[in-house]
Order: sequence, then structure tokens, then C-alpha cells
Amino acid sequence: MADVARRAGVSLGTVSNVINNPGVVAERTLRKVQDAIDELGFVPNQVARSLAVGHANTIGFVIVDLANSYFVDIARGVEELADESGVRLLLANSDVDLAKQDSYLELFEESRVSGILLAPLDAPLTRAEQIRRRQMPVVHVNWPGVDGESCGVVVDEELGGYTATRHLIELGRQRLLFAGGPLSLSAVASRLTGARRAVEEEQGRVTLELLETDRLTVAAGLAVGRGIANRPPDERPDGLVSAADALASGAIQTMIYSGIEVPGDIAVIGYDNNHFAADHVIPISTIGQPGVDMGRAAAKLLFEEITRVPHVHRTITMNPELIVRESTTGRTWTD
Amino acid sequence: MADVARRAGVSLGTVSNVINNPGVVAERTLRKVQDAIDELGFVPNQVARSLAVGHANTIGFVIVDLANSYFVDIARGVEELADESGVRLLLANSDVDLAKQDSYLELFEESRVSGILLAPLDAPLTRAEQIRRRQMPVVHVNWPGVDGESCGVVVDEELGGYTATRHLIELGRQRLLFAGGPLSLSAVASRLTGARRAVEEEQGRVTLELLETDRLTVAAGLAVGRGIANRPPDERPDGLVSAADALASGAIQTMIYSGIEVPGDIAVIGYDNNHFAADHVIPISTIGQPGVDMGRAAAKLLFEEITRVPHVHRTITMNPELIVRESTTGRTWTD
DNA sequence: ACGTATTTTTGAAGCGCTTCAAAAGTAGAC
DNA sequence: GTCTACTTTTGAAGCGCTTCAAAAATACGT
Repeated sequence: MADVARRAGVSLGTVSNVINNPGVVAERTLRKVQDAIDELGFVPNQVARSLAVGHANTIGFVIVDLANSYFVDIARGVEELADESGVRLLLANSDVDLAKQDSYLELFEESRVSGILLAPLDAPLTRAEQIRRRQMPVVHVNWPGVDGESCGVVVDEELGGYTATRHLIELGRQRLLFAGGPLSLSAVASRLTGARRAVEEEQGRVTLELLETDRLTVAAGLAVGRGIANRPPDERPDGLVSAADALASGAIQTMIYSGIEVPGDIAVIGYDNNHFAADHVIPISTIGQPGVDMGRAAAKLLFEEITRVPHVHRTITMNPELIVRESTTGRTWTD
Repeated sequence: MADVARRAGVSLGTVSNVINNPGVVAERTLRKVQDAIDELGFVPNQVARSLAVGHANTIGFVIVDLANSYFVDIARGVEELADESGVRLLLANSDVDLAKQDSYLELFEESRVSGILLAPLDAPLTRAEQIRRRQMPVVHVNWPGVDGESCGVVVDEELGGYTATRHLIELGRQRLLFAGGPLSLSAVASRLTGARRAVEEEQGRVTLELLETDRLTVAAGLAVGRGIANRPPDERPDGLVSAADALASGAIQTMIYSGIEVPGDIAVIGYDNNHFAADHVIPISTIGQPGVDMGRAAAKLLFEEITRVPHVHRTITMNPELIVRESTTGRTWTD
């Protein structure tokens, strides 16, 4: 920067103004300085800038699992809002590993980003609280705020489970099977609770069977489908509430391969609106989580904290959305 | 840090040594300082540190498409090596958008990261070259190095296409169909070239038909499958070389739904070894790209440049791997 | 031409750390 | 007790920028 100043024949302060405050410098000087910048290929040193102003105009997002498109959607939402605010977004993948999550939280704190977004794993968030206590804004995504002390954006999983189940009931299905797991995942447990509520409202007209799986994968779904196919037809459910699209996909594939009609014999609804659900051989009805909107909402909360807009900490709960496709309503891809 | 020094009754330099050079400070002093650090909850300011040493011990990775698990694999490989070297990895998603790609390249340059990894989009890399010319190490991933001036890690797409096709030929298939597109994607074009080479070697015993698609999605695959199913059986191919697993998945699903047996009537091979390929109703044979290894290789090249190990710029070409599953060999998931 | 108000530019003080030559402290040998 | 060789600590300079009070330049009114 000193080189630029010398070449343009002005002082350091003026060069700084050209970069951060062009309105205040005279037309002619501005041009001179900009020419010098171009000729020298000067790249401002953000590190020095951050040190001088005391913070970076960057936010960090620690993501639990980049392989899950839901989180990538959230990241996209965050970035939209960040873009609009002229703030840059840095990502870090904690890869479902608590140590990495903590390590990246530290990195962001040490890097003095303006704020941190955290899509955490299902575990205690001691490190995040520590950081928050040291005045660094931290907002949770896909996780509630800690009561009154921090903000969070979540989606109402219980309502999602309820909505999915209600959809099947309204289609006249009466023997429902809920597949998903492990139930130690709070999201799965909430979805199940919602499903149960929908069934209870029917006061005995509808039954709900539970099939807990180890994981929420296509492979687990294949097993679920196989299990159903191996039953005598009159013991099969007529509706399958699946805690994830991947699971639903596997189940559908094995079932139709075994001659069970979907949705004729068994209607299937998934969860997550994963990218492949719409493109499936039988497009899968599902519960969509508004990932992009969640990202925007979380970023908004974070910016409020950063700018210290007077603001009570809160948890924003977003509603999941029923997306009806052929796996419950019967039109098929051949249309 | 001054607070820590005061509290521990030592000088600034000593605190700095405790943090960066603990070996050099006396046992007793070390303990004193560390206690002070804990009591004060001191978090070293990386920004100041970076400014003082002239660079951050962080590398940046600009990724063209986070939604593609292949790149997430690469990122994981990069991170493995970065971890081992005590360097932190920051991610930025350019989301198939050249402006964003450039913007994040700039961010990393201005942040004085030690080096940049770039998985670029299929477009001119002027910004990256500019940055490289200013002495910032930049290594390409999934893109060749610029002749002699920069490094890159790629996978031999032509060989992948050849290997896939050869696999079908060795299984006795003779009427092959290559599906994929658009051909303007250099990866697709190379895979096709490889497929053609394999067929040419058979000197007329095998034919290859080309079906160009708009995209490499499941939806496009469904259309491919439908197209094949609608033909009279004797005009159908007996082997399908698909330029992507998603495409293969769609094709397989519609074909088996239409009563075509896979691989009995038509053997299908995909490309990419995407996560869902193994879990498919008919697990999909495919060409695996060694994403994690590519990430490691790229990170290694980058570290060479960063540490200025004498090093000629080169492009590392990795070999794709044939992964044989049921969509070509006929065992099915029911086993 | 002069004084006042306004616009521009200046330059020095920091931001919080690392670095390194020099100073201070310690240990062992005689 | 003194010297030498080594270990440990110190403190000031500097990394490249922002900031802001003060100085300089310019504009305006009379």
C-alpha cells in the first residue's frame, strides 16, 4: 500500500480512503490512486485490515455433514443473505465428528470472523457456548437456541411426522408402518411422535406399527422393503411412513421389484425432499424442509447479533412442507 | 496477550514462545503462563499472528459444486492431508457460477491463506492465473495444470470410458449404447472417446450407438430408459454405457419397470461411483473416481508449492477404477 | 483581498502478534 | 570465586492496514 501511495504521490491515509471511503476523496486523486493500484496489481491485505478494524467481514459456517444436500441447501440460503450484506461466507465440514466441529469453531473464533453459524451434531455444545460467552455471535441451524441465550433455526420435525402421516390417513390408509431410526436421533424421534399423534387422533381407526432401523440409508430401506415383501399380503401395511427419502427409495425399489404396487398396495411417503426423490422411478411424496429459507433466517439472526440490533434470543421454528408425488397418489412416471 | 504476560509476570515474547515454541521455555514459566491463559480465557488472535508471520496456516478450497458427492470426497482427502500437516481447510462453494468462483479466489488471496485449491468450472481460469502470478500457490483439482506453470490433479476420463466399455465387451455384449451429455462437457467427451476406442479395437464385432442427453441426471436417465423400452426388443442394445451413475439409475429403474432384465437383457454400467450406486435396487457397476486420493494428491502438490520444495509443475493423472456390481454381472440384491 | 466555512489530505498512533539480537540467568569446570 | 558455555527471558521493531485530529487546500461571500 505504501508503494501505491508513493506512486500516486499521496499519503497512506488517502489510499485507504480510496479503498474504503471513495466518496470522501476528490475525483482527480481517486483516479490517480486507482491507476496506481492497477499498475502495481495491488491486492489489499485483508489480514491487516481485519487486525486494524478488529474483525473480518466474513462469517463462518460449520456444517455437520456436507454430503447431505439438506445442509448444502442451508448453506446456499446463508450465502444468499451474506451476499446481499456484502459479507463473505466460509464453510467448514465437521464430517459428523465432534473434535473437528470444535476445531473449526476455534479456527473461526481465532480468525475473528464476525459471527459463526453452526449446524451441530446431536451432542453437547460446550465449545459453542464457551465461544458465545466470549462475545462471539453464534447461531444454531437445525438446532434450537439455548434458552434465552442464543438463537437457533429449526424445522418442526414433530409437525413433519404428523403431516406425513395425516396425508396417508386422508388417502384412506389404515394400517401404517413407521420406518426409521435410530430413535436416539432427536429428529427421528420427533417425527415418530408426530406420526403417533396423527394416528391417535383417529381413535383406533388407524394403526401404527414401528420398525426401527439402524440408519437412514437406501440400504436400510432395501431391508425394510424386503421385510414387507416377505410378509403374507394381508399382514402388510397399506401405508409406509419413512423417516427419510433414502429409506423410502430403498423400500420402494424392493417392493415394486417384488410385485407390490406403489402406491396401489402400499402408499409410501419419505422425508427430506432429497434431490433424488423427485426423479425416482416412482417419484416420492415427501416432507420438504425449507433449507434455503432456514439458511436465510439463520443468517438474518446472526447479522442481528453481529450488528447488536437490540434483539431477544429466540428459536425460529419453520414449518415443513408436504410435497405430494406419485408414491402416494398413484400417477406414475409413464404419464 | 499483554494481560496474560502481566498476570504471569513475564514478557510478551515469553507468552508468544509458550504458544508457538513451548520447547524453548522453562518448565516452571510454562506452567505459570498456561495457568494465566486458562484463567483469562485467552484466545490467540490468528489475525494478528497471520499479519506478523505474513501468511495464515490455512488453505482455501474453492469447490465448483458442493452438491456433488465426488467433490465432497475430494474435500475429505484434502482435509486428511491438511490435518496431518496441522493446516486448516476452509471451503467455499462457487455453485457453478464463475463470478462466485472469482470472488472466493479473491477472498482467499486477500486473506493471505498459504495456498488455494481450485476445482474449477469448465471455463477460462484467468483469475486463478492472475493470482498465481502474484506468487500465491494455486493447484487445480479435477482440472489439468496450465502447461508447466501450475499443477493439477485429474482422473483419466478417456481411460474410464474405455474401461467401462471394455468391461461390457468382455462380458460378450455387442450392441452398445453410450448415453450422456452434453458433449460440451469435456469429461463426457473424453469418456465417449474412450468408449469409441474400446469399440474400434473390436474391428466391427461391436457397435456403439450414441445418445446425447441434456444433463447427467436421474430424470435424463429415466428418459433414456423409456426410449430403450419403447423400441422393439431386437433393436435394443444389449449393453448401456452411461456417462454418470444418476443417468444409469434412471435408465435401470424404467427398464426393469418395463420388464427388461438388467443385466440379463441389457447390462448397464454407470460412472462416478456415487453414494447411491451401491445401494441401488440393482447395484450399479461403475467407474470409481478416487476422490479422496485426488484430494490428498492435490493437497500434497499444494504443500510442495507452499514450502517451495524445488518442484516442477505437473499434472497428476489418476486412474479410474472399475467397480463391478450386479448391473453387469447378474447377481442381484436378493442374494 | 480577507475571513469563514467546507472539502481534502496528511501522518502518526494503534490493532495483537512474531522475531531476534541482546541481556540476564544457570551450571559446570577449574 | 571466576570463566566459559549454555539456557531462558526480554523488549523493541515491524507486519499492512484503519482511524482521526489536525493541517492544508479550496470555495464562497462580501
